[in-house]
Amino acid sequence: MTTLAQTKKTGNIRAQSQHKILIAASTEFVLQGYKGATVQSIADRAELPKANILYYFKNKENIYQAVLEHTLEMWDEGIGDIDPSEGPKAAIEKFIDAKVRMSFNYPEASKIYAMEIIQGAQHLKEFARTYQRKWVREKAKLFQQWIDNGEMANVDPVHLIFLIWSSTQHYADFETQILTIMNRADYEEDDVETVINFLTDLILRGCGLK
Amino acid sequence: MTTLAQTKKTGNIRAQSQHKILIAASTEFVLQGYKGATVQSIADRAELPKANILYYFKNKENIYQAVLEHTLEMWDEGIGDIDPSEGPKAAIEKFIDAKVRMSFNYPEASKIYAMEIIQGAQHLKEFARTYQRKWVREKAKLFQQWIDNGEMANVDPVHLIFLIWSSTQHYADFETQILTIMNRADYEEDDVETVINFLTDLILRGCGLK
DNA sequence: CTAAAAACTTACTATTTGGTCAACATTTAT
DNA sequence: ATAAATGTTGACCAAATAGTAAGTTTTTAG
Repeated sequence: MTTLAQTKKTGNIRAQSQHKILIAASTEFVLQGYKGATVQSIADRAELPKANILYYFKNKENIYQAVLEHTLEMWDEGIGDIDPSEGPKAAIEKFIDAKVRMSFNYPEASKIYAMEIIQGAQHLKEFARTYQRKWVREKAKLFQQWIDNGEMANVDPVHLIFLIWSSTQHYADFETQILTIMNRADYEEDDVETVINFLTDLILRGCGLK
Repeated sequence: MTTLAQTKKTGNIRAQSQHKILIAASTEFVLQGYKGATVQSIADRAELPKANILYYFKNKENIYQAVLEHTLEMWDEGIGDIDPSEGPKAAIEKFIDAKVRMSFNYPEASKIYAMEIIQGAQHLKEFARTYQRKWVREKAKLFQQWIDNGEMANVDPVHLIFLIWSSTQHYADFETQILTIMNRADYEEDDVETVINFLTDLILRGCGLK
């Protein structure tokens, strides 16, 4: 996360503090929810006085908005794009791979986003919503062409995207439950690969690509 | 929801009030989260004075516990059991069918549960967790036998359960996002069947059962 | 009909919390 | 070096909230 530029260079006290606050706030929002996360608890976690938090962010709502934006940016970068020329098999493989790695590497981002949606996307700005609609529509069209060309089985592309979305995200959002069921304390190195292999295998076969 | 018995028969003012409170509380907890849902907001939604709420439930934590219990009970009834004699195809079909219908008919239950898990299952009692572990282990064993008998493809049974779990639950939890993407205001009658057909088709094929 | 039990309600309190403010400290540019 | 800009902080406040106490009304059982 922390890249070279922001590590020490003078003049970016602001950037450093804001970053520290965002990280702490993310954790608090996941653990306690929007209302349950207090400015004080965020301050404690960031090891800064409360008034300092409110010097950098006008109010709690603004902190949350910043967290949401940060989350969506990361998400967007991480997912990458589907290259129409590569065909359905590679496209699905890459999509699953990227999403599973995101889930395991940034579970908090996934959780914050999930909670926001479950609660009705009350804080999510309109542009973020329409952006997603466009994204899904565009990718679905691509899959539909492959289907029409007989390159894969006739499965509804939109629901296929939902399936990949949900099954991958699940490992982040339901981490607690999954670990309980597996009787483990934490995920381990191999788990990422296991999940990628399992999902890729089953979904490709489900799409008639194996 | 409201069954015959509790509709009027005298002597169950308590049951009726508690039920009304539980329904209102469920909605509030989904919309505002645990901390964000206030006793007053629950009271308003239930159309009862706040003190009356606290007459029936000692405190907010107790209301939430009751909501969680109620949710898990419903869930448990709705899912039904897998009959070992029916084979993998029927088992998966029935499981998907039940879970999708639950998601569409009781999205709130699914949402409350999802939020609880995402936030680390802080309020969920130990017995509920171990119960789930047992459930999954038991079903997984069944699938494993079918695999060993060559009745279905060699897919990890535990991850298969996770996949069905997540992909079905998604239609409840991410309702808001799905509707936005589909550019719709509400789910419609046909949607349940469409989803069941899509998921059953893809997953069965993914398991080498088609 | 009556008395006990259950249900309901009003008024209040202690605590928590988001946010402000004014003073103080440090950093930056000239 | 110095002043302007930026950053830091403790003290404070008004509003919101969970929960209580103590009384009144309604329901139930004999």
